[in-house]
Amino acid sequence: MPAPLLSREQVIDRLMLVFRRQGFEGASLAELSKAVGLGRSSLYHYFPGGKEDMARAALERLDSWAQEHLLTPLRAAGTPEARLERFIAALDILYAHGREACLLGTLVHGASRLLFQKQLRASFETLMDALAQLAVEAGVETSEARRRAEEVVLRIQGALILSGGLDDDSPFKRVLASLSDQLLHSEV
Amino acid sequence: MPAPLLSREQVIDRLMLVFRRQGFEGASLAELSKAVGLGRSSLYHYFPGGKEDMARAALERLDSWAQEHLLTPLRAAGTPEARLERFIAALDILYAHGREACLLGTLVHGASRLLFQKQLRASFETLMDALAQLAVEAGVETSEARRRAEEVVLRIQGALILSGGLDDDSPFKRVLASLSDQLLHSEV
DNA sequence: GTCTATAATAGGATAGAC
DNA sequence: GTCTATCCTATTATAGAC
Repeated sequence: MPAPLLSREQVIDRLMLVFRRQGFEGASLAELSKAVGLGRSSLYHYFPGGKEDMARAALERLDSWAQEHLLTPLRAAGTPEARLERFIAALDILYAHGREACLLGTLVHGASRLLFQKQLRASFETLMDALAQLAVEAGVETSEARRRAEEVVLRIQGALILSGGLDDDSPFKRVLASLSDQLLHSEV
Repeated sequence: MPAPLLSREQVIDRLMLVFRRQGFEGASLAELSKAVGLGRSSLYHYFPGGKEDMARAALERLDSWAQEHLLTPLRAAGTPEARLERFIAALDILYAHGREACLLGTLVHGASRLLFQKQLRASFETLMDALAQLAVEAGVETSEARRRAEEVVLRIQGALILSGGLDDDSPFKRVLASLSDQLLHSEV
């Protein structure tokens, strides 16, 4: 990482944004390099494995971001409703109110899917587990909680696609607004 | 089109499958050419505008497939439940039981999004309109019908992403199984 | 740790023979 | 209508100077 300029995390954040917008195949080293503000060769210094290394780092970074801003709030103290609200607020920031794609959602296509299948599955599973656990704590029966957690994750992913396709944030907004009832009180 | 070998529609079907799997940027002319069984130059004979032309043709082909297998059944005679069942059965085929991506969902990423924004929006809107209309006929109030139609479309897209990420068809299967109640009777 | 230079390859697209 | 040959650019990746 450029000693004073950007931390490694900041570098990866910028790489991640390019991958989210362009996908794995669509993200060229030229773009990645430009986004970071470093020459191509410098990027290879930090990511000897090239693009695949960079995308892998982005996935790990997303996991750690999710750990801090999504999973920890979900498991913190407070009512299930309050904890879920913090989770939803973090989602709204992560996805820029529905205007930025999900890294998982873009890497699931093309060659990157096989390349990162394990990580993709793990990230989705971890998220669903935490959501299901919250629902259980709110009094929802275990298998029903799991079903609802799956629905939450899938509706978020679908909302991002639809909002992107329509060029309209409102589906994403509506999904976020209904998540709490859906997971905890079940009315969609 | 190769006079005896493949019809233009068959050619476009094969191109579409490559775009669905690889995305716009990920689909190389070499792959597209191989999938069709024609040389690169022959492809340019049918699609002078190159890859963009091919993807545009795929989008049009999807629209016409949807018109025949999704929208027509939705508007046909019969109970709303029966019409929706035919729609769902067609979805299951289109997406190969959750194993193949949606062309709209893959073109929504990267440079292709701007390229095809108008078509993407139109395809999503047409589909939602038809679903909402069906719900209205089943006695659902207009604005509620629209809301449910949006949910149906977004849950399908999300299910494809999640099933892809988990490498597990069951989320897609569960979403299809719940569509009818969700749109017509509202219990998700 | 960053850069310039460069290699080697793949990608998109075209010309022209058959 | 299909093919071979070709062009040009972009792309990934590396070598080596500073």
